[in-house]
This record gives sequence, structure tokens and C-alpha cells, in this order.
Amino acid sequence: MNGSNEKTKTKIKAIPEPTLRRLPLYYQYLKKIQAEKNSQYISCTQIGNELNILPIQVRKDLEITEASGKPKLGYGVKGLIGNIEDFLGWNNTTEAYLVGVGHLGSALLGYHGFKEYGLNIIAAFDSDESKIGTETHGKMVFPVSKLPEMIRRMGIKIGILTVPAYCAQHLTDLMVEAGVHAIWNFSPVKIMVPPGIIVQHENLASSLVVLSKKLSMSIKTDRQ
Amino acid sequence: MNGSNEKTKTKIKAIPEPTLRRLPLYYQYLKKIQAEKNSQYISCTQIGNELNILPIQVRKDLEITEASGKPKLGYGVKGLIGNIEDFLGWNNTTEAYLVGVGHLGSALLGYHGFKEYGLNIIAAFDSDESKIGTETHGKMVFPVSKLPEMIRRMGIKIGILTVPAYCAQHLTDLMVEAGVHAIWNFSPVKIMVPPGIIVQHENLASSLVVLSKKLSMSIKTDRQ
DNA sequence: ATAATATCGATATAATATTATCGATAAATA
DNA sequence: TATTTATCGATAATATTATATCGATATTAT
Repeated sequence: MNGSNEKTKTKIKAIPEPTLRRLPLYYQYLKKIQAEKNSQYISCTQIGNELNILPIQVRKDLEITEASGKPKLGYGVKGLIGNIEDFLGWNNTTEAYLVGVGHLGSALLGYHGFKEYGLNIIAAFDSDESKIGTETHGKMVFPVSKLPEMIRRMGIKIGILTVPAYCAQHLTDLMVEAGVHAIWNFSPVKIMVPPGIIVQHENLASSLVVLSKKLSMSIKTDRQ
Repeated sequence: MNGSNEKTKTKIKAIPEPTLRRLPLYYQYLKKIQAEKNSQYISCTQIGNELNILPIQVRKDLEITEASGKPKLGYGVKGLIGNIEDFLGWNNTTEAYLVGVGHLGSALLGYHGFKEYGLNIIAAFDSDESKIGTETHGKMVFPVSKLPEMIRRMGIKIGILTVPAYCAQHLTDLMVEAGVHAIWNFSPVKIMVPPGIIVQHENLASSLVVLSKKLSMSIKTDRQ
């Protein structure tokens, strides 16, 4: 346990997921600072105060992007932005397909912020005849029947799933079969995938639960 | 430190946020099981296998809802659903206003699942003249100028913020001033609130980062 | 030029969350 | 009826994440 021969070869350091989730926050703030041209340098203290995160936490998070700062000054804003972009792979975009052009699906198609984060939704798919052939926020809608072939031909690695519960598993199977490596699942059910396939399940109910539980607990505390 | 007089009075046990986030998953699965009428009882092992969570974790999570099961059989499905509903306060709905009827805002207005989770969005607000007075998915859209008065009159505690970055802080201030206790923030910026006000920041960039980092790491591993 | 200060970077500690262990128990089976 | 088995419930061990401490250092002020 004295850290000499454990995994020195490939230097795989596990990245804490909470850190991963905070990096975009730092990034957004840094971009704002850069736009305001307030200063060349920024410290963990400043970032932390602005985002309500302890400065030590900020420093540890930035450390994993291999950023380095100067005592008394802090980090160079420009360099730091570059470090985060490199670390998160935001310099080369990944292309994705979206399946299910309902309310949420078209909202995601209309969100142009994804490009900034290295994701480009290049087309959408639906089974509704009235949607096929039309454009939603500039993205063509194709029939689901063409999904597997197009995934294969374009080498698509990420599928975004915004369909109702009843067909989520079927479309997952289609996509995985065709070669997708990761699925961003906005459908309200857990989907099953073979080992090695990555699923990120976006569950609004979970977030709502956290919010409302905190709320009910804060009200309870007030009255004590 | 020998645990005899620490907080014995009010018995405040901290609820782990990860547990809170998993409860809705169990709930959704239990509802499915109930609909299928497969059996009266269900075990942690079954739930865990289905959701890819260790049975021990499931048991610990369910424990905080004060559910109790029988050896060899497991938990009664119906009772368990009730326990989760009670614990999360899903039996009495909370009313909320939504501010910002853009793509995402109207997608949320159209999502009827919230009612099941104790949230009822009763109206929406926007500053766009062309939207005011219309209905979106059955919810009236009012001018932002009426927001403070209506929050006060209806005693609204939760505000859902689906507006662009530039006006997020202003609308937050309006809502907090009018008496809102919690804000579910879908805008792409961090908002500042006075102490005691709860903010749940929904950040798609964060989730996307987790997904794409896992993807890039899995590809790297494949090639080794 | 010297002293004071803010900050980084490394290391240590504490808090939180997950996973393992094991005895008790109710049902199923021999 | 006795034995086996699957599961709960409680407690212990481990892993992960967050926070604190402190020396080193570059800038600023004296």
C-alpha cells in the first residue's frame, strides 16, 4: 500500500464523477470571465466564491486536467479553458443521432449549446409519418427503418433516446445492434444493454425528488 | 463519541442524496411489477438484478423509507410502493409555476409524468407577447409582470426556470422576492439566491460530459 | 531590498457512500 | 418434523469524496 508498484504502467487515474460534473460549471464561468476581459488570471478562491464551491475543491478538480497555476496570481484564464477543453475532448466533436421527435426530442434538437460541448446531433428519427421528411430546428427527420443502416454507414457512436417507455428497449436494441457505443437515455425506463455499452440515464424524477425533499426538510426545520 | 446523547431528540437521520435519486427507479420498477401482477412479493435480489444495483444497496435504500420485509419472501409490492410514496411526499401534490415557454419549457409543460411525482405545474409565464394569453399543453401563459403577484396570492413554493442565460438571475430575484422557496433551474447559468432558498440546477452539459468521458475511456481500453 | 500576503501544490484528516459479513427467521422441501 | 434455503436486518469493513493543514513561492507593498 505504499504506492510504488500498483498501477504505474498505464497511469490510469480514476476520475471522480462529481469532478467531471463540476468541470462544465468552471468552464462556463471561465468563458464568462474571459468575455468580460476582467483579468488575465483567476484564483480558486474567486471561482469557488462565485460558484459556491470550496476553493480546495476547485483546485483539486482543476488538478486532474493538469492545469497549473502560479502562487499569488492563480491560473491563466485562457490556459485553463484550453486545459478543460482538452481534458473533456471538446476540441473534436462527436456526431450523434436522436431518436424520438416529441416535445423533449425537439427541445434537444433546438438546443445549440451542445456543439460547444463537442456533441453534434446530425439527424433525427421518428416513426410518425407526418414528421418524416420534415426538418425540426434544421435537423432532418428520417424514418426509424433507416436508423440501423445510417448508424452503420456514418459510424455513429452516440444515440440520444427521447421516446416513450413502451418502445425504448426496442430502439435501444436496434441502435446497439447497429454499432452504437453509448446511449443518452431520456426515456422514463431503465434500458438493458450488453456489457461494454454505456448508458447515461437522465431522470427528471430523481432530480425532482432531491429538490422537493430538500424543500420539505427546510420547511420542517424552519418550524422547529 | 459513544453515541448516547448526540441527536437523540429529533432523530434527524441524514438522507443520502444517491439514495434519494435511486428511490424513483425502484418506484418505477415496482409499478411495472404491480401492473404485471406477477407476484405479491419482491426481493432486493430481484430489484437489484433488474436495475443493476447490488441487493445490499437496495435493502439499505428501502430501509430509510421504513419499509420492512419478510425473510425468504421479500417485501410486499403494494406496501413498498406506499412506503416510497409516503416517504417522498407523493401523496400530496405541490404546485409550481414555470417561467420561460421556449422549447424546453413547453416540453416540460407537456410532460404529464410530474403529477405522479407530486408536482403540478399550474401555469406558465413568458415575456413574449405572442405567447401571452395562449395555452401550451393546457397550461395558461401569463405575462411575467404578473408573476410576483400570482406567486404571493397562490402561495407558490416551487419555480421552474427555463429561460435563456441573460435573464435567469433577474427572474430568480423576482421569484425569491415574491416568496418562492425552491427553484428548479434549467437555465445554463448558476443563479445566486439568499441563504435558505433551495436551488436544483439541471445541467445537461454535466451529464453529457460524464457520458462522453466514459465513452472515450471505454474506446481507449478496447484498444489496449 | 525586505517583509507581508495570497495562492498553489502536496499531504493528511474527516465525512460520506458502498460493499461485505453474518446471525435470525420464515417458507419450502425432504 | 427436521433440514435446507433465500432473504432480511444489523453491524463491520472498505472505497470514495470532501475538507483541512501547511510549507513553498511569486507578487505586491513597504
